[in-house]
Amino acid sequence: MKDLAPSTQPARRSASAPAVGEPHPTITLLQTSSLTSVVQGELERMILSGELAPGDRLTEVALAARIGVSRGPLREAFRMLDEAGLVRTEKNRGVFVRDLPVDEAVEIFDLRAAMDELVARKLAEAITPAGLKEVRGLVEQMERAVKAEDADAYHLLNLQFHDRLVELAGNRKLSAIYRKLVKELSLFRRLNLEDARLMPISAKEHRGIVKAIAARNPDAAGRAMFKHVMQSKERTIANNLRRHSNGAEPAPARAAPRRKAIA
Amino acid sequence: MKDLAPSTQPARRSASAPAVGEPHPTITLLQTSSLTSVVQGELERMILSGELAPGDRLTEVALAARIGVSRGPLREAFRMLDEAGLVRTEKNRGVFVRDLPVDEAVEIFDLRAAMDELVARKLAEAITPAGLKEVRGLVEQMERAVKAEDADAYHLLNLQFHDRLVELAGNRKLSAIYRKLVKELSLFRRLNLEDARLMPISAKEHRGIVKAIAARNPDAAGRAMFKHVMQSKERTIANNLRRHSNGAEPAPARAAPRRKAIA
DNA sequence: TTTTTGAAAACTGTAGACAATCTACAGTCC
DNA sequence: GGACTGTAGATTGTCTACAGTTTTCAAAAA
Repeated sequence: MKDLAPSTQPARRSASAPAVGEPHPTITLLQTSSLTSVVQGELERMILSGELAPGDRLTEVALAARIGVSRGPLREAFRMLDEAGLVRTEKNRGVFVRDLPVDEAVEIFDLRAAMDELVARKLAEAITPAGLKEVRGLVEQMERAVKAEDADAYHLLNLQFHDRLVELAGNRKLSAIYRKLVKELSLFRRLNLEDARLMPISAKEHRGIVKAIAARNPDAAGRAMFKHVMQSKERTIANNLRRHSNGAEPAPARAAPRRKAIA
Repeated sequence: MKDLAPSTQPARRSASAPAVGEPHPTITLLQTSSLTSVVQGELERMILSGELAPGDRLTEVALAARIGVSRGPLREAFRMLDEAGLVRTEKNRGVFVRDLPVDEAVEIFDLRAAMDELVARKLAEAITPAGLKEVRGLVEQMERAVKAEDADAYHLLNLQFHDRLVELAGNRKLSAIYRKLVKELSLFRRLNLEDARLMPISAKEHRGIVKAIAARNPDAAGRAMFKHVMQSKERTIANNLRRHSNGAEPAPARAAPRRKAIA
């Protein structure tokens, strides 16, 4: 039990004096990361990978043992994830992986649309040739994924494409919030598998966005981006409704009514 | 020491059976709020009120004693505030009230502008007569504050005005993030006192925004709002630079350079 | 059979203790 | 005098223990 040490590289180095200004990697690791932060990252990974599914209850002792820490750091990590919206805490009952309701997913898409519009506008005004080249590369990769009908690869590239665009816009606060929103969106259960038939449409929209950015046309780029995200929303929700009406899931077993009827 | 019990009402009630469906207020309080959440709120209040100033170090034992809890809940509250961006944690050194640098304040203003534009657009499409009336009331109050040259009242009303607009837009996620951003912005030291001479300009912009919303013109409302926030940004930054160049503050005593030069 | 009740088990909330690390300051060597 | 080293105090990081609450489950009653 307790298979700790998440593959911390042995960090072999030349035996001579450690290069000045470049401290030993293990040192910096110990200086920066506390158990809490590691646990926080690990839990986030587990949740985003689906290892911990929405609705799952996270019992402290069990999880603590599984990760190899005591309850203290785990609880601190819980508070961070709660603030980030990835888990939900019920007093005296425990912590649960959050299950994003449809209406909230819609709200996040709307928000993303506004942010992405801002991003596209900014990029149309200020993207560098290097950035443009990089983004075009991603678009081409996505088009190859479409041809290969590789939905998984497309999904990842899609995330990377949008993330990179946001980052290139150069507003760190925006990037941070955007990433949080994307993480939260991944809690939307039915999101994961997109319909492969819709991939070419999405890919075409991406090309249009990049084209408008390259043309240095902020209005067109903003509009294209906004429309793209909104249509992406429609596609996702439609997907959701279709699956849901298929009755694949009996009922997500929503938390029991908290308070008993008194009389 | 340890003057605990933050005035929890003795909660006298009719000795007869507690009214059904209306549980005892103290009961629900105990059921929902843990020490951690209370501490989190209290710290937030202290920070936003300036009782704890940017750069201040938050020592665990001292603060814990001051609030009347042990270190555990306090540390958990720290993690939440850290995730929310109100404090900054340095491993093995402690927790500090965050000092928002100018560039980040600018980034937040830019973000707010985009969000507020979305808000204005939505409201122009969907605001209710009641909502419109309420907002107009706030504008009028602000105009009275301008006439009275009451900068404090204006500041509060301004916050309330924007907060209410965002809320009326009906996107809870947007509201939540918006509030977080506003809180974070209040860490920008020089923000607090606005120049009274600029108040009438700001007030006039508010009226223009509401007018465009009332006219059901999303484009105009969005543009007016975006412009307003951006000009508010300019005013704030200019204010900052002026004060700063006046040398009112010798130097914010930014945290010491963490790592010593090795050679 | 269904409902109720009561006690035990499991779990969370909080506090306190110990270990690791950092900071400050005095003493020593050049 | 200046730089370095070593020790003491303070503070954070982590763990363990205990108290309070919720949940479970079986036995008794309707």
